[in-house]
Amino acid sequence: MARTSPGDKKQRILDAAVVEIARRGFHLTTVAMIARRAGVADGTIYLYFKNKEEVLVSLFDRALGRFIEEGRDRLAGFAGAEAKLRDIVERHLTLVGQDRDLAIITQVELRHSLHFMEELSRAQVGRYLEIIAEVLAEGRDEGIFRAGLDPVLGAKAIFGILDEMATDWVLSRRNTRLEGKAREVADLILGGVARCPRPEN
Amino acid sequence: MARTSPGDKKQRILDAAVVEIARRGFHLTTVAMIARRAGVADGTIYLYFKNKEEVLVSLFDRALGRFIEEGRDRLAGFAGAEAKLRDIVERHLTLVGQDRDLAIITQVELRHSLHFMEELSRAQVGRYLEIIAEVLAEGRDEGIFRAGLDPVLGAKAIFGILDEMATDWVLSRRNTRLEGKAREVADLILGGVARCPRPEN
Amino acid sequence: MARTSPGDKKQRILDAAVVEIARRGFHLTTVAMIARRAGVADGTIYLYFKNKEEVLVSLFDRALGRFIEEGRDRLAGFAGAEAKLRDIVERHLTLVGQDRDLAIITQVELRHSLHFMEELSRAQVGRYLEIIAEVLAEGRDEGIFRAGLDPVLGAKAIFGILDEMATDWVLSRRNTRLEGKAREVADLILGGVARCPRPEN
Amino acid sequence: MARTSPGDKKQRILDAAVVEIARRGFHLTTVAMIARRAGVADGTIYLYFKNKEEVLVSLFDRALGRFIEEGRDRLAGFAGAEAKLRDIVERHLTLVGQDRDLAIITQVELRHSLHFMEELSRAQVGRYLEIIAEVLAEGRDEGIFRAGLDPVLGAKAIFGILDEMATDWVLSRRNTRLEGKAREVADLILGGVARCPRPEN
DNA sequence: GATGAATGAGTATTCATTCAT
DNA sequence: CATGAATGAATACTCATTCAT
Repeated sequence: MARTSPGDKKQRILDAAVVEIARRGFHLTTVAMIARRAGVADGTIYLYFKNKEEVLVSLFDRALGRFIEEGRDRLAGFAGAEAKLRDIVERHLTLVGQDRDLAIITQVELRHSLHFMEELSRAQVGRYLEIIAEVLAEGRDEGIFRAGLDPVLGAKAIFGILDEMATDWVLSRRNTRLEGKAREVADLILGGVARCPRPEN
Repeated sequence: MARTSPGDKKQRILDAAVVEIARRGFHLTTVAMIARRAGVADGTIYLYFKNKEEVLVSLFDRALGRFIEEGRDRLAGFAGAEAKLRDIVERHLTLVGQDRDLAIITQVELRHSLHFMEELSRAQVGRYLEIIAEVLAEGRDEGIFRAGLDPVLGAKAIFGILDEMATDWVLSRRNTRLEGKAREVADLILGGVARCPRPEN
Repeated sequence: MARTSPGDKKQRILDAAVVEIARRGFHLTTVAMIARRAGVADGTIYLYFKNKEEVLVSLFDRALGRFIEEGRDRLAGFAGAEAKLRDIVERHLTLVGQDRDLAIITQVELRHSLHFMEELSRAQVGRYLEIIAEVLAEGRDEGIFRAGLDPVLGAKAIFGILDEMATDWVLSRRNTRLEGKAREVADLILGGVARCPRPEN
Repeated sequence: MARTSPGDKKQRILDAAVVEIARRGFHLTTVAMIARRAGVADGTIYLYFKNKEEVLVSLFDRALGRFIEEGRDRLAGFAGAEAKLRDIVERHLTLVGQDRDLAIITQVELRHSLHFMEELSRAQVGRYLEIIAEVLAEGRDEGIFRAGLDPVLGAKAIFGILDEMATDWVLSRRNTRLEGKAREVADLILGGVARCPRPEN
């Protein structure tokens, strides 16, 4: 009778890492703490991860990977760029808002160093930005988004807004539901702050 | 003629810290490295700062403090919320874009830990968000911004966009000028991504 | 055949500490010096001891612990309080006189600070004083010691004499054998300095 | 108008040192702490003392020096070795018992290292032991002390008893008066623990 | 695969002491 | 004499990582 399958053990380590790192931060969390919570020996962690930092990276990859794959499929089901964009906003905020421990890690702990951020940027976030940019381009071509819109710049702006909302929610310890802001945020992204049409001046 | 005044020494330490920390990151930069570049003894740093972390905090305070004070005065000279908002965008991107070393620190190194970010958030960033929110409220009351606009949410969104632009610029090692995007970014903030007026659908 | 058992390693660290600390004193002895002589890594010491100071305490505990346990059994074999007292004197001086390095530690290095001495005093020395006091009470009840003798005060006085003899021997670098004084010291403790019976005056 | 005479300043430093070192121990007391309490600059201490350790030595010298000089004169006034011995006991305990801060220093802080103790031993304590030994020799020659008494050994024993009483008093935080034990201690020194004459056995 | 004892590199910080004023 | 800003040597301790079992 196998008590633990290998995959099980790897998941347990990641699950333990989320809790411990969210609680104390990456630098104050020791490998031994993660190992203890996961119920494995310190050395066992090195059978599944190259080093401590890779545990952190894997945490992010697991979360964002799921999010992106799932998101791509879902988007195909929506007709029209606006609906797609609204879905992106809602899913982003919902996902982050579901797991505060994970949110602490993605919004704070993951942004340790230049080296680290560059790595993340190149990896997953880039794919996410591309998806958003595609939606923007699609909307522009459909004529529902501005003709002069730069999809790449727009994607970064949208990501910046969503990221800031998430960080703000993590830092404020309030119990508001992050996804409650989805509609208003989407409206802002779509319509900007200015009145439309602008008053002639 | 005194070779060094006390203020001089403190500034030299901060200047040295920017360079060293930007180059290697906070954790890989030793106090000895900062001291050597500043031309002081290791112990001297502790005459001016409580510990290594306080050097990092002071770096940020010096930079953002200047920015906010200066900004408030400047804004008073602009008539109309739109002009003010455009000035905020331009100055934010210009400031960040002027000193890549400092930008690395504000966009990356400063975001070390939950504790750290909370501290920053409570302190200076909160004041910055308030200024933006005031401009948004002013514009809404003037009738040039949307009637239903939430100034606080809007301020966070704008900050998120600017912050993401800054981070993106730091991570991309390209030699583009960050402030070159100011106009386009401001347009996006003002008008959103959607065409205006929206096509009836 | 295991090269090192865990107990072995702990003992080796203690043995190394005696030599190094006796040679240079506690403060001038670094953890690295002890580790090197013990043939272990610096960090290994912290697997067995909480900190450097605990190594010193353990040294004392090991030595005095043995002495007290062994002594209690031995005393049971002696008939009469005088014989027991003479045995205490002889064993105390013999033990100290056997290992000059250990003696340096117990007579000098261990007396670092008020905190330290209080701790020692509460711990082992108190038990030793009790044993002596019991012997004095027994002798008093047997009628061979003075009727008015306060066993607790007497025990302290005796300990003071033995401790001073030990310290004096450590400080004088002569090669005299400390236990050679046992008989004379015991006579002094038993009979005091005054002639007996005192000349009427 | 001289606010402070040089001697004044040196005394103030020593007075400050007694308090600070008694409170925290020698190693945890910084030169800056002593300077602050004395109301002088850190560097000023080095005008009067070679280094921090010399402050500690001077403390002891000042105290024991006074004691010995005063004692020698006083002893001349007593007729008979027993009276002299009783006076030594009483004065030793009285002096220690008068100033707990100073007592902490002489009984605990001064016993730092082999080097330190050897220095003290050679210096003042040796003179004190000689005085006691002289009294013992005098008593022996007068016929009131045992004929076989070794004055040097006896002096050490007596010093050991007095020293242990003093240390015990420092470590027990009780408010007993140390000099209250003088008579009983002197009786013990004179008569030992055994009944006199001993019962034939 | 799993363990966990052992390793040893790595560094912030203190504080006695100096010396220019 | 006095100051106190500046110095810089010196070290206990942690913890990621390894590897013999």
